Parts: sequence; C-alpha cells; structure tokens
Amino acid sequence: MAKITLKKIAETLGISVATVSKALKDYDDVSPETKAKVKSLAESLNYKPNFLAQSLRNQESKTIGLIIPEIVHHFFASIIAGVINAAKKKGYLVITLQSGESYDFEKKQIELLLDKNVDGILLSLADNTVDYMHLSNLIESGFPIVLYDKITKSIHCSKVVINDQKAAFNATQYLIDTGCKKIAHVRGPLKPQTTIDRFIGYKNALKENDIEFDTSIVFEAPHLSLEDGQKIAKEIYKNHKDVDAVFAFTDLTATGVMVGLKELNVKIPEEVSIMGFSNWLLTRITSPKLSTVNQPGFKMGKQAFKVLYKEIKDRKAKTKVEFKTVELPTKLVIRDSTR
Amino acid sequence: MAKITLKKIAETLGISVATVSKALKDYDDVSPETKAKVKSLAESLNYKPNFLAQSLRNQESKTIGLIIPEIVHHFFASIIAGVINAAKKKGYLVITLQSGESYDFEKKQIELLLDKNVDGILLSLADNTVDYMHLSNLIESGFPIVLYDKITKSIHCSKVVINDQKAAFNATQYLIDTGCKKIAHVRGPLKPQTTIDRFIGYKNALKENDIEFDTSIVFEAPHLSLEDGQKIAKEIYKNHKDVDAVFAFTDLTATGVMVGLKELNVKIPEEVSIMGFSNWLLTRITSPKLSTVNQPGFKMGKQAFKVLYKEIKDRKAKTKVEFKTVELPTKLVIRDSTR
DNA sequence: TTGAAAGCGCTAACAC
DNA sequence: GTGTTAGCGCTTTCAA
Repeated sequence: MAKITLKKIAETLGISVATVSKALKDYDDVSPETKAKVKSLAESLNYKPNFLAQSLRNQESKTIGLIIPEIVHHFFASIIAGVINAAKKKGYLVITLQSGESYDFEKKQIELLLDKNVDGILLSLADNTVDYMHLSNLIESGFPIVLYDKITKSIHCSKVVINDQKAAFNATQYLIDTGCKKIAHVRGPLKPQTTIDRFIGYKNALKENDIEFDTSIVFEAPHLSLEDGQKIAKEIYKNHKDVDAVFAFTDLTATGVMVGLKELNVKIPEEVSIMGFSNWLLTRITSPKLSTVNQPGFKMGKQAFKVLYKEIKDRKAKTKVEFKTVELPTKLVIRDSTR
Repeated sequence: MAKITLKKIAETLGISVATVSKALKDYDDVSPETKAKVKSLAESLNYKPNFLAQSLRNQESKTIGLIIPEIVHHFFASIIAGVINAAKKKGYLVITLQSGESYDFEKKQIELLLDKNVDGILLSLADNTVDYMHLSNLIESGFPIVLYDKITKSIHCSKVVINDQKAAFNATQYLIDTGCKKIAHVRGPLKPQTTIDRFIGYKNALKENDIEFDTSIVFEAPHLSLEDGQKIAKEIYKNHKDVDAVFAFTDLTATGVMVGLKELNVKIPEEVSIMGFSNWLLTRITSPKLSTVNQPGFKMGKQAFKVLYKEIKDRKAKTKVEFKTVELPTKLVIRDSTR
C-alpha cells in the first residue's frame, strides 16, 4: 500500500495540490463543493498527512523530550506516564531519555533531543549537575524547557515541584504530635535541592516545637538503598538508643531502617516510629505498613507537560513568556509504622 | 542563534550545497581540500544536520515506537530502559506510549506512531486484544514490528519472550524437590499467553513427578493485586488446609497470599512455601523474603530492539527478512519464603 | 475560488 | 571534482 499524498488526491481529482491542502484545513477561500469532494476522497483513501513534511514545513515536530534520571523507579515511572498522558491529549508524542543521574549524559541527551527538533524539553536535573551553562544558553535562545522535581534556583525558567520543605515539615510535625521526642533524620546525597529542602522542613518542625536539633542523629544514606537504611538502623541502635522516631528521605531507606531495627527486636511503632517519603507500592507491603508522604508523580508529569505546552504555544504566538513555578501539594499517608 | 544549514556553509565558502553535503558525508568525489574546508567550518559553526529534512528525504526517522501495557510497573519500566539503552547505541530514539491493556488504545497508539513515521514498532499485546487484523495488515505491508513479552501465536513476526513454561516448570519443580506435596497455583487473567504458559509449566511439573493435578487448588487472581492474593489465602486456609506450597503468577499476588496466610498464623515457609514470579524490588522487602523467578526486563528490552533494528536494516537493504523468536532465560531466585 | 511558485533542509542522479 | 537540478510532502503567499 503506497502512501497517499496530497499530490495523489490532487491528481485523481484533477485539481492542484494547494487547493487540496487548503480544503483539508477548511480554509474559507475554497468552495464548499471542492471541500466536500476533497474530504470525502481523502477519507476513503484513508489519507494521513506526512508528519515529517509538515514538521519540516511548519518548524514544529509535535514531539517533546523527557529526560528522566531513572526510569525503573516508581516515582519517575509515574511521571513518565503523566507526561505521556497529558501530551497525547494535545497531539504531542514524547521521546524519553534517561540521564542516569549523570551530568555528562544529561548534556548529551539534551543535544540528541535538540537534534531531533523536539519542540520542548522536560528535565529533571541529574544529581551531579553542577554548572548550568548548557541550560541557560538554551533558555536564553528561546527554547522551551521546563524543570521538574529536581530543580535548581540558579536557573531562570518554569518549574514544577513538590513543596518538599512543607511536606517534610508536616511529616515531622506528625511525629511530634504523636509524642515522639527524639526524631532522627535520614537524608539523601548532599547535592540535590530535594535533600536540602526535606532536611530544612525537618529542622523547621523541630524548631517550631522547641525541640533541640541534634546533628548526631542526622544520617546520610549515600545510595538511598535498603541497605543504607539497615546500616543506619544498627548505628541508631548502638549509639542513639533514645531515638524514638526516624524520618527518612525516601521509602526504600525508611524500610531499610525498619527492617534493620526489627532485626534488633525493636518494636515498630511502639518504640520507634518510622516515616518514609514517596508512597511507593512497597509501603503497603512492609510489615508494619509504612507511613509516608504521598508524592504525586503522575500529576507532576501532567502538570509539567501543561506548563511546557503553554510555553511552546506562547513562544509560537510571540506572546511574552512568563516563567512560573508550580508547587504540587503532598499528603501524609498514615499507616502502621507510626504511633 | 539562527540554525546553521548546509546552505549557509555553502554560501560562506562560495561553493554549492551539494558539495557541502557530500563533503560532510565523505563522498570520494570531493577533493580533500574542499572536504577539509567544509568540515572545519561546519565544526566551528557547530553545524547539526536537520533531522526532519534528512528523515523526509531518506524516508526514515531513526525513531521507533514502543507500546507498553503499563509504564508504572517494575518489569515494564525495566523493558523501557532496556529499549532506550539499546536504541541509543544505534542512533535511534524511542517514543513510548501506553496501551493500558486496552485493545482500542493499542490500535490507536499504533496509528499515532505510524503517523509519526516511526521506522518500527515494539509491541506487547494488550490483555484484551482478540483480533489481529490491524497487526497482520501492517506486517504484510512490510512494516517492521516486533512483539515482546505478551505475544500471540496467531501472528507471524519476530518475537522476544521469556520461556514462561520452562520458568514455571522449574519453579514448581523446585517446590517439589524441597518436599512440597500439594502445590496450589494462582494464575492471572485467562487471556494472555503468559498466563497459559505458566499454568502449563506448573501442570507439566506435577505430571512429571506423578503428582495429581487438582483443579480446585488453581485460583484466578483477576487483577493480579495484593488484595487478590489475600483473598485467595483465606480461601486456601478455609478449604484447602492440605496445601503446602503456592506458586503464584506474579510477585505482588504471591506477597498477597503470604501476607494473608501470615495473618492467619500460618508459618511461612515451614507450613506453606510461597513462590512468586518476576523478581521485583518488593521481593527483598517482604518478610520472609520472597523466592521468585527472575524476569530479565532490561535484557528483554535490549533484545527486542536489536531484533527490530535488524529487521529495519534488512528491509532497507531489501534482504529477505526472517522472523525469529528469541527466548530469554530466566533464573530461580531462592530466598526465604520457600523451604 | 483556484493554482503556480517558492521553500522548509537535505540528498542523489546526472551533467559539466 | 563540482554544480545543477529535481524532489521528499507539505504550506502559504501571491497572482490569476
């Protein structure tokens, strides 16, 4: 089955390609009769415009790029789903690429996407991205780009984030409200803003409640793994017996702490409350079930696309583009690992 | 920064566009000097060919489509990662779309991708896909398409699968070898081939070991959810006290069975061994840790792309395309939920 | 109301 | 060795 083109339609109808094109787009300088003829033929031949040709001509590919740190990860996978979902509604397709938390990859992926003439890019910064020249240049040149989740204040563009500070504050406050007095915190690797923000939220909650901040019970989980959590559990058990709650940067690590403490016969939540972050699937499977903060990945993906879409439209229309930062609300999900 | 085109280079150098194009492609009918000039200018101007124009001209987009049943799913996410990884190595980008296990979506997504001139499609059948006309037409027309994971025998094209029968056989055999006599099976929804194959593997293992097949201890988990498993656990506890092992279609359901039985004070694995399937993250978090069958998602994604890539190349070269089915090996992962 | 012509950026057959 | 030309399929002036 050879491809149906405008030309073919034009030829069989004995009219010009231009008229066919216009007829199909409902231009009002084409007679109703011609329109009808063209449309019905196009329909019956199952004509599909050639996207490539359209893109080349219109300078837009109706495709966006999505750079994600790790695909195999519940939260990020949700984001992908959200982006694809929102994009489809506007006739956009999405090319997904993985940065693997590496600055070099991140740069390369952006290049790849630009080479492919995507109309915009959705980006979550790799953890070790330190300079932002590659981005600020792009943005300055007028290319639509929206940062999501892992962002940086050093870059001036639209962003979609979770209010990590507030979320962490609420989580910590909940622990305090349920009678915990000595709350440890397991933080992630130093660099990303999320690590910093959740840490600040935690500290602020302590301060607000006149609880002394004790730096010796703030632990770093370098890989945010289960094993990291288990190690930290031992450390807590050994040197910080008075800890009665742990607020961890992410569910997996929280689970690690929980598993570790359970192995040492610490009762959860009677002796120690555990609070995670993200609300992954696994939180419903641990025993006891993990209390956590719901991080709306799917919504974030949708929202990020919407913001990007608006920017793409605005730029096309030469409207002034206003950068904005959208903050998505989180919700505490209280299960059985907290008192 | 206006885009650099061949034309611009040609103009500044005072030569023709054609020569520039050829020089950059190292055609040997261009003088070394010209080549050098062109290349160095292109380099310094940071010239990037326009993909759209190239695609339009060459009738290939260097993009493939990937239709995945569910993105937010450990196994499928691994596949996405594998595909993207392999594709990148060959200069291909991938557009991911989700079928949500719906036949109608599946059809629509394929259309979308074809409209976008992708060079090939990787597809895992939606569970409720029943007729295959949309596919067989495509394949007949010579479009490269490779089925992965959920396939059907009714379609003649290349496929990448796990040997589900063998995997299930081995899993069941292991249960038998460790002394289990009455092994229940929790199967998935009826339609997909995977459900059937794992069931057959289970049955074959029983037969091979002269264990009577008892249809009353084969349960169906309609949603393959944790809850399904929990319900089945109750049923087993109530009406089939002699069951001493459960082989479930997937880890989540296996976990459900395990959680359900534990709530009824059944000892795992002493009284009942539990075997899952897939080796998701959660298997390392349950207590006891779940024994399971490793399903190599990343590898499957890589392999699927490779097969598709070969087909794309072969078709371009007008070589005869030979359909093949690649079977990926699985591995038993024995943890603590089995004796 | 219609169509010829130009052009998006690139490639390739062919002529010089 | 280099350039001319034509064309991939589409859109959009502008002239008829």
